[in-house]
Amino acid sequence: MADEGRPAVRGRGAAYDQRRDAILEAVFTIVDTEGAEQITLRRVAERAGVSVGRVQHYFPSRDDLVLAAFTAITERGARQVEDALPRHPDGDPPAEVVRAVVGELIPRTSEERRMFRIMQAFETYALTRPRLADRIKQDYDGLITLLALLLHQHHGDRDAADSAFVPQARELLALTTGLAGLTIVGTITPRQAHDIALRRLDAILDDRSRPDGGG
Amino acid sequence: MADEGRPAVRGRGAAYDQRRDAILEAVFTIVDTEGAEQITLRRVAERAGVSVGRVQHYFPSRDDLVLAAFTAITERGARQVEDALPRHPDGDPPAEVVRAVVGELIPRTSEERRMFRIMQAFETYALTRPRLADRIKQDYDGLITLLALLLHQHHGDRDAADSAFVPQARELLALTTGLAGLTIVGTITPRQAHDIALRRLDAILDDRSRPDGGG
DNA sequence: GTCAAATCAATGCGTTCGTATTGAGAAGGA
DNA sequence: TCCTTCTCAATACGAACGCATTGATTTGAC
Repeated sequence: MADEGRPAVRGRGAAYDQRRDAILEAVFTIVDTEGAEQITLRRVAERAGVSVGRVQHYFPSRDDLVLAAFTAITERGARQVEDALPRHPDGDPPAEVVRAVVGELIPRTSEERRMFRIMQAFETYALTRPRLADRIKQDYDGLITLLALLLHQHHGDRDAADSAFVPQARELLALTTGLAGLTIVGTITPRQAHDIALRRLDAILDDRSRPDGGG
Repeated sequence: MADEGRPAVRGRGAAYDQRRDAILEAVFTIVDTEGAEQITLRRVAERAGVSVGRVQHYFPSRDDLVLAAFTAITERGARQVEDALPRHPDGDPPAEVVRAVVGELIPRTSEERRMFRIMQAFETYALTRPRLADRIKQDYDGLITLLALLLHQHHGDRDAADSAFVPQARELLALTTGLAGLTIVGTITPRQAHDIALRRLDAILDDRSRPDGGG
């Protein structure tokens, strides 16, 4: 139900994606301002300024709507990270790439903070849905793999396996997600979070000692 | 509505707290297995094996019920941390105390992981309720202050102000909460999280250089 | 122009929600 | 014993919910 795609052949298609996205954007606003439990067809329709019938047309059931919103927000987050990667491999030094990636994992603008709040809401929502929880887990696993690979490339260590850098990648990911969470709560500012993350990252990048597996 | 206390004078009082707690425990189970949006009087009553009337008697409105559950789970978390502190100040070396505190911030047993999932659900719930969000923020602020104080005591640095250790305390808190989150998702095991946190903590404890304010 | 497909507003149905009300039993000080 | 208070089960009510249905309108291939 995730790769249904659009009608493609006969569909009017013109404003299809645009109208669909507008509905999803209304869902995001509701989640951010009223909480995920307020996602109802009537409220979404009202917020989007459309009829309930239209919402039903684009999303046959409420579950479809929530699932589409979940997919959209996670894909948007993934795209954010991918855009931080250089288009040509070996184009930029790995240290700069990993700095960019870590920087993307911390919300800076108010729009990014809004996105993180919505993602946190859906992540919590996924806790009681094994299928969705699996997707979240795979996203995090992918991030760890990416970070470990970049750290490996930076150290230019041909002997060590990629996996040798996984513990440090795990620490980096935990630190950044934790910092992002504290930023959302308001305990620290985005700038403080960014400084802490990059300071720690630079220490890891400078560390000449071979990493050892931690558990 | 948080410090109402019990009737105290005339109430039968005997099984009052016990019955009240049983209802809250049912709320926790529902939040953990079905999500916070499934907190309804009928479902809570069914899960607790009592009548809807009894739930209404102990919690006049649904908001009262949710707020009481929120308060109960956060207080339980706070007690968990306090129990890690030595009863007599200056009794244990600060390094051991901070190790114990950090250890408590990472879920190890399945019961602790259950508690963290519930706390995450309520934390997300609080995102759209300023009053509750404030409580969460103050809890985190208190943890940072505690960690900074312990780090200060460990270094025995009379010159530096407590605030000089705040950035490291912030990093520690972000790291542990991030690790806890990754543990809940299943990306890392509790043991891996524990190892990463204590390894980083020990590095901070061993660091002889004066900490400098980071933002 | 024709016509099937797409679009979507309007409305009704059955369910579930939170809450208010009522009344019956149990408890315990007077 | 009496009588107030606590306890709480039962139930009714209006609102809001997800969803199915219907029909009017628009679109785009032919």
